[in-house]
Amino acid sequence: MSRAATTSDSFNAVAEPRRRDILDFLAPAERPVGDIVVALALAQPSVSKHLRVLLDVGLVEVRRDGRQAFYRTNAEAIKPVHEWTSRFERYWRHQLTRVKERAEQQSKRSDENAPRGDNHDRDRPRNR
Amino acid sequence: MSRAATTSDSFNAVAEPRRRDILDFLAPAERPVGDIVVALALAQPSVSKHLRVLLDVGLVEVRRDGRQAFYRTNAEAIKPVHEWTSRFERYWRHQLTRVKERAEQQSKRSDENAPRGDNHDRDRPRNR
DNA sequence: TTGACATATTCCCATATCGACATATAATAT
DNA sequence: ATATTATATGTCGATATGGGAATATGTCAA
Repeated sequence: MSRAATTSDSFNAVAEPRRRDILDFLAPAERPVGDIVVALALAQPSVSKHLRVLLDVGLVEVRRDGRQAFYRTNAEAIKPVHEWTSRFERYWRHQLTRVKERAEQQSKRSDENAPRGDNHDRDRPRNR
Repeated sequence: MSRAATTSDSFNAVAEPRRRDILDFLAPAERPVGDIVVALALAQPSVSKHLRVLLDVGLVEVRRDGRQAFYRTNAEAIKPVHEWTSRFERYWRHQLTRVKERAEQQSKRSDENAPRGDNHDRDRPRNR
């Protein structure tokens, strides 16, 4: 074993930009594959493969009619992702107010050397 | 070229379960790497690498103090994901009510074929 | 049947990615 | 200086992935 799970969950399926595009496109109403190909300017096999992944994870559903396959987004399957991100809502609110406070303080004092608590240095010791 | 972008955006970074665990763990307060290793029972190099990815995408921030590196979640960077999923909120609400309606109708009628998942009515006749 | 059309699958290739292990770097203690 | 601690980076092996091209499957029409 060398690699973890994979495209077998919504998080991974949604990590692919084209797949998000497809989900966006299919959200308002079901569409045949050909429409996706045209609308997103993708190769047909590519679309079929993405749809396959989305279908396996339950992010889309199909209805077959003759030679056409109508796909549509199953929004329910996006909920887990939404819910996970929601846990952080309170934090980005806190962070916003903190940033605001700092900005205000900075406009009064023209000082630096932040003593503690908020000291981000995005460093990266590049090679040797 | 064979593969698309990659771990260069929040969506991909967050697709990895361990990285979500790390973000959960670091959300309430900053922590040194060692704490993550212990708390999540992961190999230290593994944690460092995940943190590297998260740092590159801006999902975490570091504060260095002596030989320790204190990481914390930057919730702001999760917002894009949250916002993307939010677009579907209205749809899963609709779907819920629709599912409800169908359930009610089913108790009266007796439905028929459903190829893979479910049946949909919400479309308009496609060209033919 | 043959043929056109719509979609799905297979194969190949180049690259990404994760885990494990080893090793490097940096800071501090002795 | 040497050892120890805390983190970071590099390498390797196994596998996953997406795109392109070719081909397969399925459906309808003449």
